[in-house]
Amino acid sequence: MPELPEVENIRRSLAPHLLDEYLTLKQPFHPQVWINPGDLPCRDVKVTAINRRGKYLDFVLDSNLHLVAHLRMTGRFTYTEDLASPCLPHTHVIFAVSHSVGLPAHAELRYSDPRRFGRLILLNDTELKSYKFGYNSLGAEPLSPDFTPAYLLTAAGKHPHAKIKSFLLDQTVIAGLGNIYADEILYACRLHPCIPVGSISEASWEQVVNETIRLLSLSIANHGTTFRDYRDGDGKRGGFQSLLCVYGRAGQACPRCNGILATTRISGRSTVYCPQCQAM
DNA sequence: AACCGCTCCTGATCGC
DNA sequence: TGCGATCAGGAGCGGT
Repeated sequence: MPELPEVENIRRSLAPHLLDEYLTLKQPFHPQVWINPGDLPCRDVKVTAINRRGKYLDFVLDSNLHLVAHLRMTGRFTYTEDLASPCLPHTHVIFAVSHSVGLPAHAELRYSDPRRFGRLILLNDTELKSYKFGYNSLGAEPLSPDFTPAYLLTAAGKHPHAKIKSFLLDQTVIAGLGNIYADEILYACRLHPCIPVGSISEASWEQVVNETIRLLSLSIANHGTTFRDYRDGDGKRGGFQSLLCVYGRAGQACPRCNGILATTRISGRSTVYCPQCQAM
């Protein structure tokens, strides 16, 4: 399940292969996964940049186009120069990659997604700003200067009764956290996942900021977390899963106090925490 | 207005 | 061994 560190690693693995190369959308593609609101062409368009915002990837193309991708749970980009290699099961979109307009493809960029929760959307500059989807209501980027204790304190004031776990997962507050990192951040900060954010002090928010930056940076450096499906654009697994303290470890011993890690459900997500270290 | 919970979807895992 | 039930969850949306 790609969250910010995994999406960042996908971006970094694809960029050297795709920058200044040309993409052509090949049939077949899956209409549920591929959304093309403006009926725009996608043929021999040059990739000028690959950016990340939260969990979204933005392939910036010439002709004022953006291919915006969200991988949700099981979406995966695979870059391959072996055109004869078999596609992964559930491959829904394929792009031919060539060095120039009219040249034959030397590679393919493939999108596979067993659960089909992910979406690829092709938008022009104007549409990108007005299209109604999560990309346009994202909150602070956690590895940017906007992400400060004061920002979180102000945001918490707008939803004081929200549980901190739900708050961390709210993409309009912080862009890019998912279930794994939310649990790890709360554990690192010794905060119970059900604490209402209105009762959290600025000093605690400072700790949340510091631990979020520390954990995300560490995970990016370790090529992300491969819990089930995640791979980068070259098919490589992450290494951060061996550094997880609580996610996926319900019933096991707490690495800090040796108590038993508990599990609960908060806004539909399984949540693991240490009842001793993270008291209310 | 601020939440809650349902929906999408398949593969892995579990209990009988 | 086989088969049905359960669980995993990001974002969007309808309901309260």
